[in-house]
Amino acid sequence: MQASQKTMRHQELKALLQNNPFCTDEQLAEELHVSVQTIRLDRSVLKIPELRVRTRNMAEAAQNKVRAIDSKDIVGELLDLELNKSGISTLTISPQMVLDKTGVARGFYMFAMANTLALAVVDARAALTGVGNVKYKAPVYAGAVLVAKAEVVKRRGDKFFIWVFIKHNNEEVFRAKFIIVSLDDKGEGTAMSSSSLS
Amino acid sequence: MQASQKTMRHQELKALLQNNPFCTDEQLAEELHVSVQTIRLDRSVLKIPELRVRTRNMAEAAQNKVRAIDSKDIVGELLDLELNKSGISTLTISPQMVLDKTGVARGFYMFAMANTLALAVVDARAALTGVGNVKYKAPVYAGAVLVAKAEVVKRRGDKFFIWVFIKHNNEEVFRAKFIIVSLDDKGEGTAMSSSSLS
DNA sequence: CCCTCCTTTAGCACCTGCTCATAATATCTG
DNA sequence: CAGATATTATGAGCAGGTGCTAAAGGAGGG
Repeated sequence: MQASQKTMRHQELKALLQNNPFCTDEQLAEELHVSVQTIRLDRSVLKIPELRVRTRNMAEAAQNKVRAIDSKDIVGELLDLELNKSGISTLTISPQMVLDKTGVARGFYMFAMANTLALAVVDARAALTGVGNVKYKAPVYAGAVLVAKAEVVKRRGDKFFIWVFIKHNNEEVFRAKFIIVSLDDKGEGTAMSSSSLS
Repeated sequence: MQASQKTMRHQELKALLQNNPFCTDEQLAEELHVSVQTIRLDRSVLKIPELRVRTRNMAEAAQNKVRAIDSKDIVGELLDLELNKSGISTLTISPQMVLDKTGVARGFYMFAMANTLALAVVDARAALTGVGNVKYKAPVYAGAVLVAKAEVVKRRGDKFFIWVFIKHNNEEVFRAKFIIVSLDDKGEGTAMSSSSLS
């Protein structure tokens, strides 16, 4: 019975740390009604590192994750850019970007990639997407390296009509048409015209 | 010149910590060719906390951020769902979701919110977005609590025609039309019909 | 009943990466 | 040169540990 008490405590210990990783041995000891030394012993057999190391691991892991998900990466890397004309970017589909069920990349990553590229192409201090029209042509799986090409097909005043094509292995997997509204040096008032914006 | 040397060191210090936050005072001192005490002094005037606190802050922030950015939350929280009929979800725009220049939420968050809701509405083990058509009607700023309503307006075989409206304070800020293709229990072969998918 | 094995505690020295306070130098500047 | 500013040194103390040794405390077997 002694052994099982120990194993139970081990389970509890792991559970406690799961939903509050920032727990000192002292707090854990109090929570589990044992001495600090016992906690240290338990941690060592369970190979649970000390608080500082745990914290640090989390912070490091997070740094990578945050970078990986940070909007700049959701969105791909700019390879080439001719302002007001065209642009090219790439994006590698990571395992986090796919749907569990199908293994297919979530559609909005392609949308985000295309949209961001379109916005980058517009030479303005600020620009907003008016309307968009997208078509998914083929599913994309983790590991795929996507290449997006954007082209300004028309321009009328502060409105840019931009087409974006995303290819994977030279196969078109996505296409989008955007109308981007440039806010360059216009009044910054909150008054938005009735035209569609954002 | 003394003062500017100090300010320069402060800039360097901040820069160093930016791309390697896990730096002890000792390492920093060596890097900047000053004593540890100077580093401590600099940190204190710059209000930079000590390594352990920095690490801990990162880990804590990360815990939240990872949840906030996790694909399930990019996308909002499901409030109501009638399979194959309609659904409602909310999403609060966080400061990370906005463009620095304008303070306006990046458009693809709304797209992602709408798209995910549309996919959730389809009662299928797996579904893919075929085509979409979106319109941004008003800019959205950080802190906004968005509410999305999705409705299936038509169904033809495995294709669902879904409209999604996103409102903020009862004002429509975004609308989208999707054609979602359900893959329910169909062959899982890689052969995709010529119709548009993803 | 004692002996033995396992578990739990305890105590002590040491470590890192600091804080806080105090004091001694450098260095420059008017 | 005096005075201010900037830098460095010194020492005490703290948190949250590691590592090691040692003492209790059962609980069961013989």
